[in-house]
Amino acid sequence: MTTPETETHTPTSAAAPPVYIDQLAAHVGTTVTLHGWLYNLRSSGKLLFPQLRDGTGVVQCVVFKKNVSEAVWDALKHLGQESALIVRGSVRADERAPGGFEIDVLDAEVVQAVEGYPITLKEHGTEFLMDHRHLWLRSRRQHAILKVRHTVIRAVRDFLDNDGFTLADAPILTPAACEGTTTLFEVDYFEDEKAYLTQSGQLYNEATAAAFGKVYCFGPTFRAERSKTRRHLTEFWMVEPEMAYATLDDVMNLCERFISYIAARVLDERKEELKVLERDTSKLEAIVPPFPRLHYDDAVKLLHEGHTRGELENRFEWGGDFGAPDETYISQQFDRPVMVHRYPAAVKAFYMKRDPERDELALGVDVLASEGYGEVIGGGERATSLEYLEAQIKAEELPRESFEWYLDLRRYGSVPHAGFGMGIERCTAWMCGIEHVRETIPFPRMLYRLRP
RNA sequence: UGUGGUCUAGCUUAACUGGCAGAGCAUCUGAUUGUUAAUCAGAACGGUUUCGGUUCGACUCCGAAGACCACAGCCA
Repeated sequence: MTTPETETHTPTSAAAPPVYIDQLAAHVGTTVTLHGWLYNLRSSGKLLFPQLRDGTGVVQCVVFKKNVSEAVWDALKHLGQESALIVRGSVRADERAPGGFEIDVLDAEVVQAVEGYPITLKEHGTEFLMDHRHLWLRSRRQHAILKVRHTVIRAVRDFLDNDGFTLADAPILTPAACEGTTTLFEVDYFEDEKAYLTQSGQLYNEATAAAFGKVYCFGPTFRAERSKTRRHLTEFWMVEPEMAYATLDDVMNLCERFISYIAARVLDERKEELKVLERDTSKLEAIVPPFPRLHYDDAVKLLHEGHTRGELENRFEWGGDFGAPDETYISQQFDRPVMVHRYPAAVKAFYMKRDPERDELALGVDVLASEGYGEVIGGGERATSLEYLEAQIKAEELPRESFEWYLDLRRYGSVPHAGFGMGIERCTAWMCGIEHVRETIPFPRMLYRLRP
């Protein structure tokens, strides 16, 4: 029943400030106006339970027939899912309501009545949902995932900004590859020259690091890999910090603090969302320094033991890069992320510095996320020698002209420097504990997905 | 690109060894003063992704194409 308090309000009362659903706790006992969309509607005779969604949350409203005009009652009675709706009512704490608060509706205005919204609260397949991605974003789970993404990105920026890094973004249109040439998107625009969408801001970071000391770039990255796995997107967002006068060890220390900070922020700011996602938060609480540091040789040993025990199908050969099952096996041996360092130079990018102790190794590090989420970070120390890089560019058959500016960095004040790149979507999927990276970006672009 | 799998109503799906395509949700109509992906009653909705074949008869078997999914390689 209505409380005496709410009955003192008349429908024409002016004191009904607009508020957002996540602010309702501060307005208990007062009359407010909510602007949103109908999430779901249940009825029980002279009683309606419209659930209203406004982008900040979902709240259950209660409409008693005797509390509203006949016109309002009739308008609400048959309202379809996702109808646009403005509701005025009093806020009441109620244990029976999901979320803890309820709105006793005094008045409502239907902005648009909707019929036949395609996404119901029941089960749907991924293909159908992806075809309706523009609407799917409204559902509770997607909302939670993208809120976590938002927090991951804020944490990334806050961490680096507070740690003395300067944002210096790299260009998206580039004249040449930084890594493999086979995975580049070509852009036909510049006269007499082909351009490509960036695969990494890495090389440009090395220039800005020499100007600012500690820098990062953060933007979209494009890889025309013909891969369609739960860990790959064609277009994804990557943050890449780079530090002058820094070594592989400095990078590993940074990775550790960086990822731990992100996990802590997500745990702190996204409790509700993690609950919606049914995330086992103990897995995130375990992400604290120090992370195990595993030499490539020792990682290979670990894989051999796994194979001997029959836990890995194929015996890993020293010299290769780890496959997905290998990464999963390695990360399963630890309760937190693992940093594997000093890979064979042959499988790493041309700009990696060689290990002075063992020339066949590169001073690179991959951070393998726990729970089989795979490589979230790849990085390392960069080569400083002009002669070495000239030889590498030749060996990789890269167009020398396009790299002259890069070689200048080795001619004028070349110092040890190091950095890494982290994929935002892989990190977000890991934080959320979800199967596939495609849900961690508003509009995923994949091998067979360009729309919507 | 390779290997394996799936495709039935708007959605999620059932249909035995080849024998009348069946349900739930959504939609529409009504009931219900505390519903929680509400419930109850009623109505309407498909000829099985496409093309070809075998058969008295094909959702079911065969061939091809398409779409999608998983895994692998590659990477963040």
